Amino acid sequence: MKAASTDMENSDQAPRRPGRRPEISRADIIAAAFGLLDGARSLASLSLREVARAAQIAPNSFYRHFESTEALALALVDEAGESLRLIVGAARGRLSEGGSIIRSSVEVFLAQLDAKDRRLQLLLREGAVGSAEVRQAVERQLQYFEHELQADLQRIAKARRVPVHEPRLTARAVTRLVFTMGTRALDMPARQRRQLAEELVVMLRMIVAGSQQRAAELGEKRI
Amino acid sequence: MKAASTDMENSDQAPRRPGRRPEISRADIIAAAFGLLDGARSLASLSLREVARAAQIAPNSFYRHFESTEALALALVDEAGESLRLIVGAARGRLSEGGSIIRSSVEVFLAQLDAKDRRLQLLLREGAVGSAEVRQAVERQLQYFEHELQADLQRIAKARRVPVHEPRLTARAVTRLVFTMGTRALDMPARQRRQLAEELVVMLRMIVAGSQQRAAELGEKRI
DNA sequence: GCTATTTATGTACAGCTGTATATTAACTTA
DNA sequence: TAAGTTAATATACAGCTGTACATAAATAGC
Repeated sequence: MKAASTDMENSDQAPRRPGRRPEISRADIIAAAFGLLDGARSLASLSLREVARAAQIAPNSFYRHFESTEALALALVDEAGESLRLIVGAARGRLSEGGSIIRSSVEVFLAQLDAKDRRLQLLLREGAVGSAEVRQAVERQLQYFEHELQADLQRIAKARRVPVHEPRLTARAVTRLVFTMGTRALDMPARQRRQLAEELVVMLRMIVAGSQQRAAELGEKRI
Repeated sequence: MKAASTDMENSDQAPRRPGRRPEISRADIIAAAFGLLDGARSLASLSLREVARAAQIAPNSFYRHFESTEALALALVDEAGESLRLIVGAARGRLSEGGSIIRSSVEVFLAQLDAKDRRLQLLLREGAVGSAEVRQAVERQLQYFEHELQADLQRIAKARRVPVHEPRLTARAVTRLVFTMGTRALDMPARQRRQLAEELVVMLRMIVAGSQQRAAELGEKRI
């Protein structure tokens, strides 16, 4: 259980150690694993041998890079988080060009799904299944999304001089709804997806409207 | 693929057919399968042999009752739907004794979770994983919950002479949020669950408030 | 050159899986 | 009783699984 010192695979400054140099990297195995995850396959169903086969590795070699398939699963979830950061960035971009934060977020999210980004699909799926550790890892990634959304909501509210009730819970409700409905979208043809996107926008607007309305009711001072 | 004619196992009117009488029923196998589904195990991970072992059956005997493990999975989802009908009934009971529909629903839902009802847990999980057919079956069960909630929302709105915006989508947003947050609750100790319940109530109130507020904005006539 | 070190492979084994085939057990009807 | 019918079992096989153990290949430093 020593700390991984081979994070960068071709780093210049890496003090080359003796011994045969690796022919494959953790990243290669991760990529191979993603290739196996079609539509509705759970991480838990990935067998060590199957991944090794896909990565063109002898089964035993797998252990050089991961302690177990569980460790691989966690790495995959982390990698999948990258997809979220992409979405947040893209949504911010659209937002600055004008338009509502809700519509931007939904559109970028579903566009990423349409791009058949398996990393996003993985996050959508593994929140409910898999070991407790995997679920916690997914949870952490979702919270990142949640926090960013909360920050944006508050920034906009401040700019428009409008109150927000429980911004944390508002952001959470929006996030969770986007993710659940996104899961449903996975099974749909493009046409139904567009309809779902419209419905989702309506639902999210209700949440935001409710948040503002309750803030007004409770006499929260505008920020 | 003949229609199952052994639905009732000890029916009086059943025209006894020749042949050895069954020592085990579909229901027994379903019960055994539920016994195997602990915390975070997916239906897909159940092996035919494992179920047969739990039901004290020879592996081959399984086929007498189910065409495949997929068929068993679908039967389990249907059985799990019963748990939902229980919740709807109980929530209606509490509602008639006074109190808000939102709080009643959340409390009953989480109480059922606390009762460690594996049927409910199964529904929460299998919506995201498993074959397309299983996901569709889960979807049908969720829609039942959604429809009932929509009917209640509209009934209450009418009684209180308050408008509702897009009742179908309102009910859907509430339902999905309850289910996602319920999934999260599975991992929590009792204390955190109670907090989550409170947060969930706040979120749902925002949805309902937003629904009414937008209805007012759009000038929908009160029903 | 030699040695130590690291990576990757080859072989092997026990345990699990789904299911094909044949057989036994229990029952109704004639 | 004998025949027909249904349910359950026993045996067997090929294929998959994780991993223990031993070995080969490639590199760095001496």
